[in-house]
Amino acid sequence: MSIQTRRERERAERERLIVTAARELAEAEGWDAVTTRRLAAEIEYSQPVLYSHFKGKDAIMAAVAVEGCAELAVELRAAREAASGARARLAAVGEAYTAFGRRRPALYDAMFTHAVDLPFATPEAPAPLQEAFGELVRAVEPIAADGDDVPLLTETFWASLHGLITLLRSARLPEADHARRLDLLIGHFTAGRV
Amino acid sequence: MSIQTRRERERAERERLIVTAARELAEAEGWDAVTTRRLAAEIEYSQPVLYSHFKGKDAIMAAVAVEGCAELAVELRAAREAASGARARLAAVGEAYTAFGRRRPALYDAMFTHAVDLPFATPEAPAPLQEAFGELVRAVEPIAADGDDVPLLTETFWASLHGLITLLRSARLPEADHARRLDLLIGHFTAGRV
DNA sequence: ACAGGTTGGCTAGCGCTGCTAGAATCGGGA
DNA sequence: TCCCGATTCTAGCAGCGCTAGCCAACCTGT
Repeated sequence: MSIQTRRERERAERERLIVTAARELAEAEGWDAVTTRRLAAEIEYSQPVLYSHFKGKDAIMAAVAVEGCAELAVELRAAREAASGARARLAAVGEAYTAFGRRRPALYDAMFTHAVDLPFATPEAPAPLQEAFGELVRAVEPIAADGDDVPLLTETFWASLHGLITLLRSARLPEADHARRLDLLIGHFTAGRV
Repeated sequence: MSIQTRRERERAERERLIVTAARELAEAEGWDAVTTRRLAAEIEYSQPVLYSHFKGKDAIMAAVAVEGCAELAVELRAAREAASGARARLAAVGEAYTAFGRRRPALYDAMFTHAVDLPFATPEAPAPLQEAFGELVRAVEPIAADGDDVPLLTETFWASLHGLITLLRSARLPEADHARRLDLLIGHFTAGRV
């Protein structure tokens, strides 16, 4: 029993090591630099070890994505709690969301851009994903009109933020006016509210 | 002179052949299936021929993207002209845009998702890109408030549509409620207008 | 303390990718 | 007809994700 648990603990630690190394490498040099060989070297094990923990590279990215969602949720919550008033809160959360996407582009891509087989909009979605979405819901709920489907409205708001970030980051939207675009978006979503 | 022009014409035709083959292959089997070997086989030339026309695979994708923008512009224009009233037109254009993204996912990715070094938000952007954006501008302009920066508002609206499509297509938003989300978006962008 | 068996990591390699150097071949001009 | 230049092909490089099969280290039971 003790030996078994020690082994399981060591395995779990190494799994954390893999995810952390993948994330740090991706944030430092982009996902293109995260090859299985490079990652194996980083954790000082051979390549096949990765495959005893994860089904493949995509699964490693998915694990990084889940970690990222947990952090995003924390940052969104902090932003919401720091502001007061329905509109200011939505603006703060929108700001925090886009700031996250720009500050941690590799992490953001793993979470929301890269094709991944994480269950998203279902009850089976990993808890951190639901928490992050829940933070958005809490920010959107106060500005919903009577009869609005709040989750659906949140999804729409989220998609708008996501579009702003991805187009901005791929240089399809000029960097300069990001804040003004975000303002316009918040304005239209909070039209007629405090 | 005659020989020279014939050669240039043949070269141009082959370049069209490459772009068309790349596009068809991508639409049929996705961009992962578009390898330089496969593409070379498709056009019945050897691999290096591709590199005498384009700098690399990304440049081929960029050429496909430009072609896609021209088509998108046509479809947006048709949608706008078929509808009447500011709000209905914006809705029709939004509908057409998202329908395009869902009907031609590979094309859409080349245009707006894949990292590409096409100049976008500058005067040097290829004409088809500017036309497609121009169509969006024409749809947004009537619902702009006094003092609104119309191009900026268009960019914001575009980003929202883009976010809806990408999250939908990556299964991060459930397929079912797409139309309702689009409705919500149009509603918020046209609040208080006809 | 030692043999047996199992667990687990490593070496080596497969088939693929984008891309390119240099050989070979084809076509037009003297 | 011969030659020269442009053009196309063959062959190969380095690197990718992933895996089969060998080998060693470790725990277990005597």
